[in-house]
Amino acid sequence: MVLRYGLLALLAEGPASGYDLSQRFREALSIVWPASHPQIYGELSRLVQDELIEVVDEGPRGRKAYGITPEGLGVVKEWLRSNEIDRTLRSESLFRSFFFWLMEPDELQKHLTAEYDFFIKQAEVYKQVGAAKDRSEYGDTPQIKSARLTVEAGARLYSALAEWAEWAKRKAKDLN
Amino acid sequence: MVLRYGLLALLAEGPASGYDLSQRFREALSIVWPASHPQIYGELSRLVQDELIEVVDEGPRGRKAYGITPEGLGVVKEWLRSNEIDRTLRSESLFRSFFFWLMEPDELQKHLTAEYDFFIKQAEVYKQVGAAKDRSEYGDTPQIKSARLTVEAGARLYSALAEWAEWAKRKAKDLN
DNA sequence: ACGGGCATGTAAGCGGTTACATGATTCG
DNA sequence: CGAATCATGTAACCGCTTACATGCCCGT
Repeated sequence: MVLRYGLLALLAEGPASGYDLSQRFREALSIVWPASHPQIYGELSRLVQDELIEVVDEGPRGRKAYGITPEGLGVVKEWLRSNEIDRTLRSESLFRSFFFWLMEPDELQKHLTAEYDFFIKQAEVYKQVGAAKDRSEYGDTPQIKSARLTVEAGARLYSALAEWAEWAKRKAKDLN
Repeated sequence: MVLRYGLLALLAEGPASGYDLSQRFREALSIVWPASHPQIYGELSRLVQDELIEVVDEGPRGRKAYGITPEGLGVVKEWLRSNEIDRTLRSESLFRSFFFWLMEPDELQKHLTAEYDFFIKQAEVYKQVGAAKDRSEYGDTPQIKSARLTVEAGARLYSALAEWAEWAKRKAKDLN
């Protein structure tokens, strides 16, 4: 369901093709919600059937641009207004941490170092994107400002995870 | 796949029934990886077929206790050693934040307040569980110490999200 | 006696991934 | 001309959720 509303919300910015939407997911939304292209194309077909979007243009290479309909805009705004939010987080990294006692101490140290490296790198990426947005490199539209908030969450989340990995590395020295 | 290894790892602590495992997921692992009981029962059947676990006891009310086999223990340790980790995080809360520009300013303020309340509450819960574990209320085994690390991650993650929600609330005042 | 929790499962359906498949266009 | 990228889709499969279904045991 989330993907459906995400596509509608992206189309609320203006017309785009399945390919465009796929790219936007990869570039901007993969932090918090990855989506593959077959899933996107499938959902777009369903949205057309339900008349929440429509084909507004056909370009070269069979490119089809979709636009949101007034009903579609209503539906996505309704979704944003509703407060039934599934707040579950899924993280394989943290799931594994529950079972660290099964690992050899040296393997665990290596593992946590790798985790730290990954997290700090991600945090760095989002901090830089955030800084670029603060310098208004992408413009100053409400959409950009919203994206700035999402990026900030990414930066803070991955910073917290990096600090945790460092802390856990110290703690893990006497697990047994 | 992750669930499969999680079940094996839990059974590495000692025999348990499907019901027990379901409870443990709900109590301790739902922070980072929720699992429903039909999924757990299904996976347990497959693990028996693959001879990674076996029924070691049958109690009242059709209760079946499973124990891990040596092969099973090997498989789960191998999983922990491998470093092909899917580090994607999925968060509907943050996904929504990308589309905040579509919301009415007052609705958005209300929404972010609710988000803050949820996150701070969660953070509080994990901080308290962490503190209890530090007072050794559950004992001092390697398993408890591992769980302590996971709980700490939960506390840090939700604290970061709460701080973000507060920050976003201020920022969101001039989105348009 | 009965209500609540223990305990296990099945079935349908959905959301999501991976692999397969095809062809057009642009650029060097 | 050929490689990379644009662009769209299908099919099989898996993981996971929701709803349904059943019955036993324990405490009050």
